[in-house]
Amino acid sequence: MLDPKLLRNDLETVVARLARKGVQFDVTNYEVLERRRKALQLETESLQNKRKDGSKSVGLLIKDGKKGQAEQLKIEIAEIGDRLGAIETEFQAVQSALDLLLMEIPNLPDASVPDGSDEDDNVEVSLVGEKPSFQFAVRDHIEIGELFGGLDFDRAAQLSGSRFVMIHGEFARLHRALVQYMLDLHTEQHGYSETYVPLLVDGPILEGTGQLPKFKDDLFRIAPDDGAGRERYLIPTAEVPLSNLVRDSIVDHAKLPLKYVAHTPCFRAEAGSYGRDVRGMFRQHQFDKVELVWITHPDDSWDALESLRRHAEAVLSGLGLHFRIVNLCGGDLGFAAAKTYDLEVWLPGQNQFREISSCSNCLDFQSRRMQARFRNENGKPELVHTLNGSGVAIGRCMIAVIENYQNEDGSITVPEVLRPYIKADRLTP
RNA sequence: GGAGAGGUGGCAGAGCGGUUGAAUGCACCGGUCUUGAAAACCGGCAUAGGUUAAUAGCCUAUCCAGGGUUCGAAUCCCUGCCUCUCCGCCA
Repeated sequence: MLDPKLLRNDLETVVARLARKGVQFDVTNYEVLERRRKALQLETESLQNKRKDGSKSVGLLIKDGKKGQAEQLKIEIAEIGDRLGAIETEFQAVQSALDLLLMEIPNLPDASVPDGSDEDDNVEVSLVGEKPSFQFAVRDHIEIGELFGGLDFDRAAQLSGSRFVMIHGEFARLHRALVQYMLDLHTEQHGYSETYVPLLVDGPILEGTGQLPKFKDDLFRIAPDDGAGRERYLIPTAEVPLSNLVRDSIVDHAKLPLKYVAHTPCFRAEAGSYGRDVRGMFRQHQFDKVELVWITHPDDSWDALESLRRHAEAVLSGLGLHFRIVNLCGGDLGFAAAKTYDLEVWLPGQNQFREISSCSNCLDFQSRRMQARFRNENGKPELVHTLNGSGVAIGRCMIAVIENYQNEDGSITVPEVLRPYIKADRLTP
């Protein structure tokens, strides 16, 4: 959530910066609501003040034995109460309309974010490694999966519908090895604390990180079958439970930054992605991911973003994969992000770079929603900054390994760093 | 699943219808003392919103959340959520 004061004091700037994200802000609607809010709040508070003073006087009159005067005053205050009731109802309605409006405004892009409307306008900031060359016709992960009997989309579809997969044998082992490799890397080399988190969370938790109220359609909602139990949501990313670790709390500044890593399945309804990447396991309703989250002092979040990005890069570099880093343009930026680097890995089967990690600085956008604060040097609570990044998506990483390390006979050379986990240097169909 | 207890400031813990935003202790900040530190003593110390140039003043709200009773609610009533203890069941 943006600082409401920023909208009141500098609406023009907000509008201009939102435009860079491709968002047309409805100024008139906002101004009408804000004006009514102000008027109603002033009146509400002044009536409350009168009632409060009056009630105190009643107490004093009774103490002095002036019963008659007290009764008279009671009647007057009751009238104030009636008026107050009506106005308060209206005030609350306006306030919640304003709150909803505010909750649906995305974060403002940082000045270093390039202009642009979609992914074609993203700016490449670096390129790592080299495009592998093959002396034979490359197979994509689906074909290789068939050779191994490792990826069963048909069976998964029978159980759960499209965009699910069952992974078998060597492939399942590779999948697990990737998880372990990444968790070990981040905990042992990068200083993250490993965390196990709930996969089902309440609505307000998703409001904290920004998936709700605006992106309800992208989530899977779940409730006990008796219809009475409370509904929860499957997490679309571990960012949700990890960032919310600090919600409604005040962290000592000496403890910052907090760095968490978690491996979880992620669940996405992917509304609006119909027709995209329908084949293969690139875009699934359920996929695993190792997620990195930072909670920082506001002064440190930009440095943290660079570190976070390097940690995600290290995963791919360690695997010897070819990838590039792009600075997302305004129009491609997510709801909560002020700036995002995407890591795009080279997929020989698709002959293109595809997103495998997304690292974002959300500044105080999420922490304001979560009321996540730290006690600053002067002893005053202040909002923390939050960052999150994939380190990295397991399914997509598995595709990258399979396709980049394929051999002509269909076998897969196991990257050096995975050998301790797989206990083999080659997987053969 | 059954029975009971409870949710108050950064923490611990009083208060149980009236100038209570809330005693007290701890923690924290400033000062006195000291060569320095500790101890002791003195003082300060909630958050959010509004108004405002103001992180000055003033106003409002907040004692788990939401309703209700009342002139007035941390205190009384109802509902929900959560925590703890005991029993049962269980990976």
